[in-house]
Amino acid sequence: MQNTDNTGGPDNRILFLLDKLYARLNVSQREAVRAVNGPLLVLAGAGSGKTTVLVNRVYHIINFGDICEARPNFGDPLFAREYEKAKNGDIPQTKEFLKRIAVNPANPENVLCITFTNKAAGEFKERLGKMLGKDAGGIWAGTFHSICARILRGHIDKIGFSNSFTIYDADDSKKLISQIIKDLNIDEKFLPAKAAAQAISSSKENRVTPEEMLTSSRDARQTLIARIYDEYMSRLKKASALDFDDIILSALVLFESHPRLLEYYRDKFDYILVDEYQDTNPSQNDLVLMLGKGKNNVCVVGDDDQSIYSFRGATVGNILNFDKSFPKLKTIKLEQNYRSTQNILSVANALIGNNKGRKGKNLWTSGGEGEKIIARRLYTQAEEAEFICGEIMRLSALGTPLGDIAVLYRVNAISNAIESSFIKNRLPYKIFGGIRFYERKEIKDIVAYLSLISNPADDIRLRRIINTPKRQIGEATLEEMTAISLKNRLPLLEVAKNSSSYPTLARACAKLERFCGLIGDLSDFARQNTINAIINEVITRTGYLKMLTDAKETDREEMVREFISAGLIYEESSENPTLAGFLEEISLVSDIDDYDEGSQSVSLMTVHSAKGLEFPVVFISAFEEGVFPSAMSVGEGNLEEERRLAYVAITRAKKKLYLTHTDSRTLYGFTSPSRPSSFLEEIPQNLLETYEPESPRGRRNYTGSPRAVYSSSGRGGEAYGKKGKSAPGGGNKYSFGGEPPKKPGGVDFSPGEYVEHKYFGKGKVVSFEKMGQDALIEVDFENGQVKKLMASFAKLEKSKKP
DNA sequence: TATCGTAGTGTTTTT
DNA sequence: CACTACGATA
Repeated sequence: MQNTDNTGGPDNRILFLLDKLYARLNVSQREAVRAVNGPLLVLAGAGSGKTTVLVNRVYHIINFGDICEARPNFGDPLFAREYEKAKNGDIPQTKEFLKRIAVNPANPENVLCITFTNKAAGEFKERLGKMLGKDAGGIWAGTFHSICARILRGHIDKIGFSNSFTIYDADDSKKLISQIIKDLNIDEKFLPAKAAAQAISSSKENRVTPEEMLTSSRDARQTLIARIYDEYMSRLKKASALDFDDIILSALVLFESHPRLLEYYRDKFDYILVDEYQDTNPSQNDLVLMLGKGKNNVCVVGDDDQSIYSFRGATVGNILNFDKSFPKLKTIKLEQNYRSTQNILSVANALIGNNKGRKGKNLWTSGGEGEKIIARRLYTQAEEAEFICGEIMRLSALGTPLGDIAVLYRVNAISNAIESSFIKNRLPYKIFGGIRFYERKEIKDIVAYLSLISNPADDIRLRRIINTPKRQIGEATLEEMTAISLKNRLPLLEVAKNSSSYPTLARACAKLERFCGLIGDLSDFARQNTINAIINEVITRTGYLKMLTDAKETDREEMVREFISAGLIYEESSENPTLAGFLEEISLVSDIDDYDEGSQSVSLMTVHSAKGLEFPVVFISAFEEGVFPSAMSVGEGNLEEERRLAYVAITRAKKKLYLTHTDSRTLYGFTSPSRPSSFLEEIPQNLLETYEPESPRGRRNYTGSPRAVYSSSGRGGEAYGKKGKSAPGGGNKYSFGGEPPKKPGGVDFSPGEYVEHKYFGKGKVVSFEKMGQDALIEVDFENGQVKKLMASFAKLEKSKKP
């Protein structure tokens, strides 16, 4: 016998040391860390510590390589002695010993880690940094888009784009498509730009070319879309612009047309790791296969039960059929959960068990059962919101930090009702989602100037800002310029530059030349100044800041200042800051306002945005048929995805979970009766604590009109949440507190009076209109906002003239 | 050309 | 309800 068995499995002594090193991981996690050789699929349930696995795996790859294949000579007495020392020694000693017998440990720059979000990439890099020190810096870690962009920056000229290409976001590409529809004389009513954009994006996600789309087209509309798609691609190329889908597609095209380049990257990346694989679309899957097929050391991590982005082209098939691409695929399930109570997990397991297309997992925890899940029915959404706030105040009083609590909903529209209760109760909250920083008009405008400076062929950005601020360059002029640009195959900026030579532009000539002069000056300026200086120059020279100041757009001004500091941060954090680099970063980084764990406020967000997060206390609101599951998805036969979404929502909760639903729901201005989500019936009733409103429905007046909550203005917090108050006209239906009676007499104002509001400050009453028991009051606040408020809600205090 | 008023239209959205 | 996108006016 040799010193090891010859079955090809790892040596037991090495395993012993690895177990010691990874003592904090469970058996499956350890297996997933050390199985570095060959393709691996890790099915990681929610809260199963998959990031820990990924980080440790990279650590393992870089330090020990494929150490499980090591066959060191334990027969050598000297070596055996060292092994004994490591076996009985401390962790650093163990590590040193293992490093000595490592098998082909990888260089950091030969490891590729792909995530979906910048946030995940950032977290990943941070944890790698802690574990690996300086080695972490060399690793290629980033999102699909940033990795591809990095490759494309060096090589996209090989397929006819400039290496300093521009990235278009969804808004830009929709504008371009809209322009094409106009230019092709298509009626937007027949084919809205949005629909075309959607169809084109979906084709790109599935790697369908315009030609393929045209040949497979079955109706006039489809043919039209194919033509638009074709034209769209050629215009993007002319502008040297890529949309989000193109960033992936172009990498594929590049590799397919340049096999030696592909070979280079295949050779470079010894190990590939991909997180959240259930969210990949076919293009991204192809990219992983393309790069991974050389060495086959591909590890993909994901959870088929958490696939919730099919509407964006993601397909669970990529994870379910991964073994078709890699027949020797090894699969490891991580089912032990370190996040939630067993009750929460059982609810999640029961629900997701009703889905058919899945690999099948059963989450469990070694922690306790925990509390039951609270299912609460309420009559109206106002009461639902009050219930949620009441519970939050109760928990808060018992010591739960507000930052530990989240309210989740299926659609953003639900947040309104909940938000108003938070305001009313003066509970600090933060709404996530909605308009993101880089999608704000003013930010996009400044970015458009910067883009045009760095890429003069960017017609879409030129269109955006040529008349912002107003330069008397109107629709007619732009139309004429477009015609010339199409005829002579020139970018719009070139047309503007030569406007004197086109008779049709004679009238606008001076204005156009002035605009070109401005862009030219800014380009010159940009060549020899810092990002910060460039941004400042842009906002002053273009008159943009003045425009905001003159219009008293203080909010927007503030956003522009925020943008200036974003530029500064980029400059300070980047080793080689360039304008193009800054523009790329802001195209690929969607939000600067991320979820902050230390925040002392309740988080309100959609279930989609909550993915990857966890909270000790979670409320899932509007758990109603038609909302969750959404009526649209049910109609399209996507019930399984809705169920996965509910599964994601439930598994966010660590300790306490509430499911609330109402009898009536107002959405998009229409109020309709609602019934509990069918998902509620799929949950074992013994895990639920169900609360019904105590008083029968007819006894109360559910007009939905807001009721007074504070009888006196001023100090907050005392009026709601105290026990024992009866609701008007009925018994106390909450076990958590009722509504105090209102005093209509306390809210009486007349126009011209000065008032003070807790949040908005001082202001002057513009109008006052009685509405039943309440009144609608319009106030012009000193901060420039004019607000219409329900007098009883507003908690206004009379004030002296400022 | 700019602005104002109204008709239309609404999931989810890591990049 | 709330927001945008477009068409009629000044």
